[in-house]
Amino acid sequence: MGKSTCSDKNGLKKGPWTAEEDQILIDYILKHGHGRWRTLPKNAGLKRCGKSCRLRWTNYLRPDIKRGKFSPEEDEVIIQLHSVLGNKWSAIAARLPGRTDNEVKNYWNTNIKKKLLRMGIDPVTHTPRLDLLELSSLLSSSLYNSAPNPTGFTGSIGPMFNPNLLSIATAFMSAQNKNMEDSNPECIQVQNQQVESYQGNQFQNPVQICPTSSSSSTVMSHILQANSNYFSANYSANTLPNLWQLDGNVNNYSKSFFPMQNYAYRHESNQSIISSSADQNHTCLNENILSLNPFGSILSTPSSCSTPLNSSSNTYVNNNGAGSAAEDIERDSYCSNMLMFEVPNGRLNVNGCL
DNA sequence: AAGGGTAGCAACCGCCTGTCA
DNA sequence: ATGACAGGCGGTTGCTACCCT
Repeated sequence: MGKSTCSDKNGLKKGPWTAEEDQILIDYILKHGHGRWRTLPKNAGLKRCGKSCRLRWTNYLRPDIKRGKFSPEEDEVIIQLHSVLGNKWSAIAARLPGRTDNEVKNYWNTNIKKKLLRMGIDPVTHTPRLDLLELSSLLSSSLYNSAPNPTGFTGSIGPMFNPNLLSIATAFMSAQNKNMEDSNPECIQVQNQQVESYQGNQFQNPVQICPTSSSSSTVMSHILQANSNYFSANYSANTLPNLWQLDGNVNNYSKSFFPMQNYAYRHESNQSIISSSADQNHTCLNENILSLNPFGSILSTPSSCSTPLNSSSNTYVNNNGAGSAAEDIERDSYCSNMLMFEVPNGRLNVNGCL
């Protein structure tokens, strides 16, 4: 509307407020009340624009501002409200006495968002990370697409796969990512990694992925074979597992798979469960994937994952109980752009072979 | 000890909406 | 109906303290 902004005002101070300016503003507002922000700085003798004064007051100087760390209870409220309201920070802050929208927003961006990502939850949709889940789905669908998927790829229950497959896929993705960084498309370099073959009732006889010369297709072959063994050893058509259930152990988040429609997750510190309904509009991705060539830029990037986490890229394949849950979560947390890859040596057939 | 990287957060920016003359 | 203004909102920027090598 052509309205003048703070930036238009020459001669007005910007940047951090001094204690002196704060005091002037406080004194003025206590005496005259707030409002009429445009004329306030002039009347108060401040070389600031009204907007800056208002923000300083509402976000910092207001006497009812609560300072200090957010409590676990506040965390929960924020997460829960965000799942319903989205980025309506003022609405969320209104439910948190003493907290400002700016503070809630900052806290979300710097803490909760990262925490959810580490837990494998999309912080925008509050659903499981589609990138990782769908990679796993893809892997398993490549394995079993010779027979109809009893649950349907787009159904409420996910495809059948080895509980470790997600981790394996993540490791593969990481290796692939590293490979790309090394500008060597033909050779995947997986350092110190193992894919355990599944035989009988347990993982055993680790299969060493060739650290320097193995092609990505070879890695995929190991992964898919491990999954195939696992599946055939554990499940028949009548005993299909429901992988979309939370097993109740907070340490198993990275190994469990959440229902896409309703799910629960726990606050890291106090174990209380927060439930939420998933956003329905994210199932569309599955339909797109089904029509695409496996592994060919199929993993659309969720809007929520615009930047990669600073993962250590210290990948792993199967820890099978070893290592901490935090490590699991950390290693499972990759952004979808890291999951875009190609299989350079061909495409998977029904058996997962190349 | 120094320098580079990173996280946290205050402050800014531009856009939008509501109100009023 | 229209335009100006006030205030609110969400996204982004930039500073600073802290951490790591």
